[in-house]
Amino acid sequence: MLECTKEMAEPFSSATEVTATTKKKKNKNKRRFSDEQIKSLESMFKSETRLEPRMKLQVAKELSLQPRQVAIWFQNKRARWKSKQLQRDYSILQANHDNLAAKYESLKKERQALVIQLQKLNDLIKKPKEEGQYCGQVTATNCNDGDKGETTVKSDSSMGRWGHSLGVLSDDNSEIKTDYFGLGEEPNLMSMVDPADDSVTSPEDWRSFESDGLFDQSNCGYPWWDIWS
DNA sequence: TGATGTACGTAGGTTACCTCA
DNA sequence: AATGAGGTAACCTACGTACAT
Repeated sequence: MLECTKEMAEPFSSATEVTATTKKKKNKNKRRFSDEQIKSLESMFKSETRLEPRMKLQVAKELSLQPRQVAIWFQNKRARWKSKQLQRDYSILQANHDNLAAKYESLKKERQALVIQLQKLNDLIKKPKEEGQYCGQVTATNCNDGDKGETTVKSDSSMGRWGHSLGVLSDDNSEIKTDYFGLGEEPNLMSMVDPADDSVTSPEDWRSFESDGLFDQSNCGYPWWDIWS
């Protein structure tokens, strides 16, 4: 099967003459295996990372090597392979980490923008009351229509998706409003916002989330901020 | 049946040599 | 020509396993 020429065996023949009892310091004629030998060994390693004793003898014979040389080559090969595998794994983990870090920064900025928008809305809600009216920048369509009582918060362009989400608040939603705004208290959108700490979104807490399902909206079919629509 | 000794294989680390920029 | 870095064959050590006694 494997043809091993004298030329192949020659470069290391002097090395193989070194007996097991010879100290390595005296092994000054160490030679690398030939390309053909390496090729054969690599091929075998690909299919089997460990050699059975019988196979080892056969390979050694075919490649004109000592069985011990074959065994040592496989030992070293396994060690090198494991080392490279660790490097590959590390690279993958590094890439995943960078990806998650980028997502985190993106979400952080998005959250900050939302907090600002909520602050603006909160101010707009408070302002009319202070001025003794409900119609203003935050207009209530039908604000004079107590029966229907459909309160609409008009959104300006800066409101983004919140403008959409805050579209209609009917009086029938008083229960919902109570839940979110507190019993009988005036609406305070900021109460919906977590304290301005990053305890939940800090990297240390990432481990507790499945990143892929972090914002999975498949359950309800619409974004969480659309709870009022 | 459990304890002990021996042989063998492996992983992990190290040494010594070779090659090349 | 000298040299330092990297690759690699060979070795060492510790440990685990199988087997015989």
